[in-house]
Amino acid sequence: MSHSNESLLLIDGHSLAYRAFHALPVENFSTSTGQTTNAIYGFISMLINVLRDEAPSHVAVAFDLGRQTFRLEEYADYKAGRAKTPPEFHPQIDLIKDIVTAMGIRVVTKEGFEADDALATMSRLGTEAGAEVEVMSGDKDSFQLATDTVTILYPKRGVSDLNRMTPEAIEEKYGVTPANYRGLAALVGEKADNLPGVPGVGDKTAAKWLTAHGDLPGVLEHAEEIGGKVGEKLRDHIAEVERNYRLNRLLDDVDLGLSFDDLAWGEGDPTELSSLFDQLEFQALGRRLAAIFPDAAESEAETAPARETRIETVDVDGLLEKISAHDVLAVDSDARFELGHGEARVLAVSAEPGQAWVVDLAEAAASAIAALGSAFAQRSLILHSAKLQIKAWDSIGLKVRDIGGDTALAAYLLVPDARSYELGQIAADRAGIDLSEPEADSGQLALELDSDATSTTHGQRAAALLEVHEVLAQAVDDANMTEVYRAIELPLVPVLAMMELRGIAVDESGLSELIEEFTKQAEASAQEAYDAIGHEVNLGSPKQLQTVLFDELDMPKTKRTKTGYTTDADALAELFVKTEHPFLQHLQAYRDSTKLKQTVVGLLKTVADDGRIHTTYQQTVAATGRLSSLDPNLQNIPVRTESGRRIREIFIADPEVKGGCLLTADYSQIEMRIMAHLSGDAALIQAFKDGEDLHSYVGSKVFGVGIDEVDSEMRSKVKAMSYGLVYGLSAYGLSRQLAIGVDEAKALMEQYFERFGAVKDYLDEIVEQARAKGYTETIMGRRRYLPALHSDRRQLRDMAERAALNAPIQGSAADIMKLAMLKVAGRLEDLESPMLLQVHDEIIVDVRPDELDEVSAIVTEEMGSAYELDVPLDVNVGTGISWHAAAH
DNA sequence: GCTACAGCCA
DNA sequence: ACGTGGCTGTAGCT
Repeated sequence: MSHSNESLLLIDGHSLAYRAFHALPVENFSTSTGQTTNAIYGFISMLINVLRDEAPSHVAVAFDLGRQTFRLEEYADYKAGRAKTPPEFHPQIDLIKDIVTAMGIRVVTKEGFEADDALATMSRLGTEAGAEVEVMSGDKDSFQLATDTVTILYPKRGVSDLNRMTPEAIEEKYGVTPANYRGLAALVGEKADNLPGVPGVGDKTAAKWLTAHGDLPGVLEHAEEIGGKVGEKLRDHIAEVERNYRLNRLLDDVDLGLSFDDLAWGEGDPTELSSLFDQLEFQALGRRLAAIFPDAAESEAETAPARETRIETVDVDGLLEKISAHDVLAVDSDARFELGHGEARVLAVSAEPGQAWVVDLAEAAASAIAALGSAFAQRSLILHSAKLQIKAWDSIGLKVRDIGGDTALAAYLLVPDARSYELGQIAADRAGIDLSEPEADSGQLALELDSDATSTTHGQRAAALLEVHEVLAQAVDDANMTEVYRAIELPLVPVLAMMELRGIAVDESGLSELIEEFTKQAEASAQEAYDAIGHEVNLGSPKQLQTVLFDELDMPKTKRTKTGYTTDADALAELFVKTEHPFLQHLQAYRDSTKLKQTVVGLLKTVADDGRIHTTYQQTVAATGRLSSLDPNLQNIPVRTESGRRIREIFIADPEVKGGCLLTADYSQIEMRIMAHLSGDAALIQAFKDGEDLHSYVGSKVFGVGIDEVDSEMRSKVKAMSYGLVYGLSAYGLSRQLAIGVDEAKALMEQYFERFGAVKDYLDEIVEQARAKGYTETIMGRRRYLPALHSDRRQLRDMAERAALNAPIQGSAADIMKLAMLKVAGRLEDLESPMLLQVHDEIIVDVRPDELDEVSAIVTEEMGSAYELDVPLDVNVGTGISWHAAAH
C-alpha cells in the first residue's frame, strides 16, 4: 500500500501546552466557573493553526505519562531542580486530551517513556509508510529526528510562530547534521533536564569538534588531542557527556501498539467538541475551528458568516487596468526592511471589500513598477503599517510619498497602550473579520487562485483593509482625533520613512577605535576590582555581586529587589560613602566602560553597506504619543559624561558632501512651558515671557530671595522639583533624589505650590478629569485611556495617577514636535538638506554647505511656531561636523 | 525564549 | 510603595 500523498503531523503535547501556559497570562484566561484555560487556549489555537497550514492526513499528539521514565532510572537527578509546575497546569492537560480526541486526533502516551520517544517511534512509522512527517515540539532533542522527509516545527517565541527546522536549517544554525545534534547537545549540556555538559563548551565549540572527528564517539576517542583549557575540561567531563549521550537519544522502537494507519485523522465527535468549547467559553476559537472542521461549531455559524474573498493573480499591466476606475485602494505586501535594504515580492491590491488582485513584483519590469508608482500617486492608499511598506517598496523602485490611511496608526490612536496592532487582531476586534480563517470554497470562487499561501494571505489582508479602516476612521472621528490622525500621524509616515531610508553617516573606524578603548578600560577596571577582593567574579551578574558585597564583605543591605538586594549605581555610591571599599569604585568604573562598549558594539553591528545607520522609528509604541527608536535606538546615545559624548563624535555629516555639517535644533524646557501653558500659572508664564533662567526664577520665588541670590544648591533643588512634578513626584521621591529629609522635601513642595498655585490646581484637575472621563487629552486631542484610575489596588491606582499627570504634558510635547517636523520637512523639500533624526525634543538635519543659513532659519522658525502657546517656544540651534560638535 | 536587573536617553 | 515614557545587553532560568 502506498502512502506517497500522505503526511503525518506529530505533536509533543506536554511541551507545547507548557509553553502556552507560560506565554499567556493566567489571569486573562479563566471561565466564569473559575477553570483556568490559558494552556488549553494556547495549545488548541496553535493546533488549529498548524492543522490549517499543514493539512495533514495523519495526526497524533503525544503526552508524557508520569515522571518515572527509564531515564530517571538511570540518572536519579534527571530533570531535578525544575521549578514545581503550578497547580493550574495539570488539570488543563486532561481537557486538552479530551478536545484533541474529540477532534478525531489520536492521543498517545506510554508508561515509562517520554512524549519524545513516542514521537520518534511514530516518526519512524510515518517514514516507513512513505509519508511526509512533521514533528512539532518545543524540545530541541527532537532535532535529531530531522531528515529529508521529516521536518521539525519548533516554536520561535511564545506559541504563535514556528521555525521549520529541516536538516539544512539545523546545520545552518548549529553547524552539525541532525544525526550529530545529539552529540552536540551531550557536549553542551541541557539545563532544563539537569544534564550539565562540558563547562565552557557552547554550540560553536561542540560543532567544531564533531565536524573534526565525525561524531561524538570520534570526539571522545580523540579527546586527548584537543588542546587548551576546553580540551582539559572535556577530559574531566567525559563521564557526564557519555551519560548525556545515552539519555538524550530518542527511542524510535517503543511498543505503542499502533500502526501508521491508526494515526489517520478521523472524524471525531463534533457534538462533544462543541460542548467542550461551550464549557470552556471559547468563542473565537470555535469559529476558527469551524473553518477546518465545519461540523464542530454549527451554533456559531450565524455569528461568523463565512467570508468570501475573490483573489485574482494578475501582472502589473492587468492591475493598472483593474484599478483605473478606483480612487481608493487598499494595499498590502510581504514588505521586509533590514539594515537599510528592503524587499517586497507579493503585492495585493483591493478596491472593494472581499476582493483583491495580487501581483508578483519580482516578475515586473522597472518601467511597470514606475507606472504603478504613478498610478498609486493619484489615488488614496489604505495600508497597515504603511511606513514599512513604503520603505520596502522604495528599495524596489516603487515610490509612494503619501498615504490615505493606516489601520495600525488609527488603532494606536484609539488604544495607545495596546500590546500590539496586528491586522488580524484589529480586523477581528473591530470588524468581526477573521483573517486567520482560510477561504471556504475559495477554489471555486477564485478565477485564478495562486497556490502560494503568501499571495492568499496578503490578498485577504488587502481585501479586509478597506472595511477595517472604515470602522477605525469612524471611531477616530467619534473620539475627536481626526485632526491628530489626518494632520499629524498620517503625513508623518512618509517623513519618517524618508529619514529612515536616508540614515545617518557614521565613522566606522572611529567606532572600532572606541570599542578598543572602552574594552581596555573595562579590562583594567575589572582587574582592579578583582584585586580589591582577592578573586575573580562575574561583574555582570547582580547575583554574584550580592554574594561579594553582602556575604563576603558584609556591607549593609541596600534596597530590596524581587530577587535580593540592589547593586545599582545609586546603591553602590551609598555603600562607598559608608565603607570606602575600593571594589565599589572599580565595579562602577567597569560598569561605565562596559556599558559604553556595548553601546558602540551595538551601533557597529547596525551599520549598513552604505556606511550609515538606519534606525526605525516606532509610531505606535509610546502610550503618550512620542516616537520611539529601535534597531538601533538612536534616542539613547550617551551625552551626560565626557566619554559618553565621544560616541556622538562618530555620527557625522554626509562624507560625500564637501563642507557639509550636521545641525541640531532642540526645544528648551518644552515640558515646563507646556505645564505653564496648560496650568495658566501667571508667575510661570511671566518667567518664560521674560526669558528668565527658569530654575533661578523659580528658586527666587520658592526661597523668597532675589534672583541673583539663588545659589547653585537652591537652583538644583528647584530644578529637580520642577522636572519631578511633570512625572508625579512624591515628597518621599524628592527627598531620596536630593538626599534630604522627607520633611524638608515636603516643605519645599509646599513652598513651591504656594508660589505656583495654578500648577497644583492643574495637576489635581488632570487626575480628577481623567477619572471622570476615563482618559487624558493633549493639546491636539490625543487621548490616553487610564481605567486603572478606578482600580481598587492602590499601587496600580497610584501608577495610573502619575501616568495621568504626565501624559498630557509629554504627549503635548510630542504633538508639537511632530507638527514641527511636518513643517520643517515641507520646507526642506525644495532643498538638498535632509532631516535625519528626532530625539523627542531635538531634530538633526544634514546640511549642505550653501544651505546652512536657510536651513537654520527654517528650523528655528518652524519649530518656534509649530503651535502657539501662552509662552514662547525657544529653539536652540547648533552646527558641527559631528553630532557632538553640533551640540550647543 | 522568558524575566530580572542594570543603565542609557528625553 | 514611593517620578513618566522608551530600548538594549547580560545573566540565569525554563
